[in-house]
Amino acid sequence: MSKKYFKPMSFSITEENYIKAIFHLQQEEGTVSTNDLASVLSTRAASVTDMLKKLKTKKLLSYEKYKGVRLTSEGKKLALAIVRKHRLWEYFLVNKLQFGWDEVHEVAEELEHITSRKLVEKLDAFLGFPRFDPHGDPIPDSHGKMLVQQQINLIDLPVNKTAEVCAVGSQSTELLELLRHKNIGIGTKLEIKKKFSFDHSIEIRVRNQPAFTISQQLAQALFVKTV
Amino acid sequence: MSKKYFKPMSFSITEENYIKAIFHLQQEEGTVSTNDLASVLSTRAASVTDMLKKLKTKKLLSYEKYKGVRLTSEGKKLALAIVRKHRLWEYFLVNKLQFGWDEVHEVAEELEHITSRKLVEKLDAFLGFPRFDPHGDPIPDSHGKMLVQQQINLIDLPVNKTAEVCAVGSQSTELLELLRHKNIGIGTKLEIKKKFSFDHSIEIRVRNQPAFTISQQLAQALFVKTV
DNA sequence: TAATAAATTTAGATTTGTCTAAAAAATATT
DNA sequence: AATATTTTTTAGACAAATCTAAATTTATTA
Ligand SMILES: [Mn+2]
Ligand SMILES: [Mn+2]
Ligand SMILES: [Mn+2]
Ligand SMILES: [Mn+2]
Repeated sequence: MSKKYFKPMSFSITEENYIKAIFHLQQEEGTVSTNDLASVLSTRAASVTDMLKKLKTKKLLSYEKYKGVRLTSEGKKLALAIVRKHRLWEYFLVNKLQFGWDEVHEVAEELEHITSRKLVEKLDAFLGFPRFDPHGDPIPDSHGKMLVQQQINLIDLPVNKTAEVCAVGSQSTELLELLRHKNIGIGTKLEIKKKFSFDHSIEIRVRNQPAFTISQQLAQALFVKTV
Repeated sequence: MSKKYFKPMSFSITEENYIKAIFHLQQEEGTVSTNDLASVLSTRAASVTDMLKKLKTKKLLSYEKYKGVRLTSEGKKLALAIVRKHRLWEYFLVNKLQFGWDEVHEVAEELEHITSRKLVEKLDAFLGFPRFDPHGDPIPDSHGKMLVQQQINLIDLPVNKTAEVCAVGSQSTELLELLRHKNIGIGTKLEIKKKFSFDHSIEIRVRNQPAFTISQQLAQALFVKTV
């Protein structure tokens, strides 16, 4: 009886970047548009159309002209494998190599395409099987499963309820620079002392330090879990 | 007064692989032939010619039709940076992730193309600034300098003189498999008990274990330094 | 519903890296 | 020196990924 051998299909870095981008976009809207993809990948709609046709023949996504695109389960599997690598490497860079959490994204963007399966598993073990990356995003395990943290937007946290920052809503240098300056990071415990309805700014207190005010925009970029 | 900004030219993975291959080949013969390059890069002579023309315009090498090729100092600098990354990653894989020394070459072949300067320097520090990779090859420092170990071929070691294995002459799986079976690695201390002129095999003794014989081919693939 | 605007796809080029087959140059052999 | 062999280069083509400009489809608005 002969076992069937699946040739472990491999994909170009470009193809992987498309798959990952579709994966992230379809978290929000179920189906992803050509223009949105072109925008996040910094390319042109025409190029996206070409690539979608190709990825369709590789059975990574379902696509009909003018109807947008969704990943197949094969495509999701690939996306999760890339996300897993991306976040494991970010964890490595911050926790082993002492990178700042705002410096790791670009590097991980390259490292996520290293193909060795064994490398990923050994790296995971070396890091102690972390479940969240330095930005608070969950790291898929080797089967593609990831924990969903029940997190709420800081703006929705009730006054005087202690909570812990567990994720950020963006990874822009600008946001991370601001957080560094205010000394807020993943794991920071805080509570809201007052909400101002005029500009929706909020006054928060971290540990036993004096309270200070943060803007609506900043509060919306922070996710917390109550503790 | 305006400082001159050098755009940090960047090169494709293919270009980097060419530069590294030329670097290694020109260690032996001063100038490198089109055919030799085609052979080590598993490509065709015609492709090599095309690439040499391109790399010449990028000033990484000097090349005249039919005359072979040499790296410029720019080219050497790039080659050393790639070799540095390759060997640092190999060290990481073996000493931090518990890879076998015969499993790391392929993975390092990919990792050596990750571009972040900061990553290399932080990795180097994390590893404790190692000077030799798991195969005994020297790791260039951040300025491209590397230690030259005064090493001799095992076949030339005098009888009864204790020496330490410090490098292997090839990284073929076959060789590394044999070494693993015989329990010989970088750092193994041994001495020659007898040389047989019939087939140039030699009898060696490792530590206090019983002596055993190794072939001429194996002896020639091992480099030692006397201790 | 008809006209207009926006999103998407096609057509046709371009760049990079590769290939085969044929021509040209350098070496080796008689 | 003439011939044969090997090495290297050129010529022409191809696949991947991209682009601009034009055509087409879908969505919006009057
Ligand atoms: Mn990427
Ligand atoms: Mn992250
Ligand atoms: Mn390589
Ligand atoms: Mn090595």
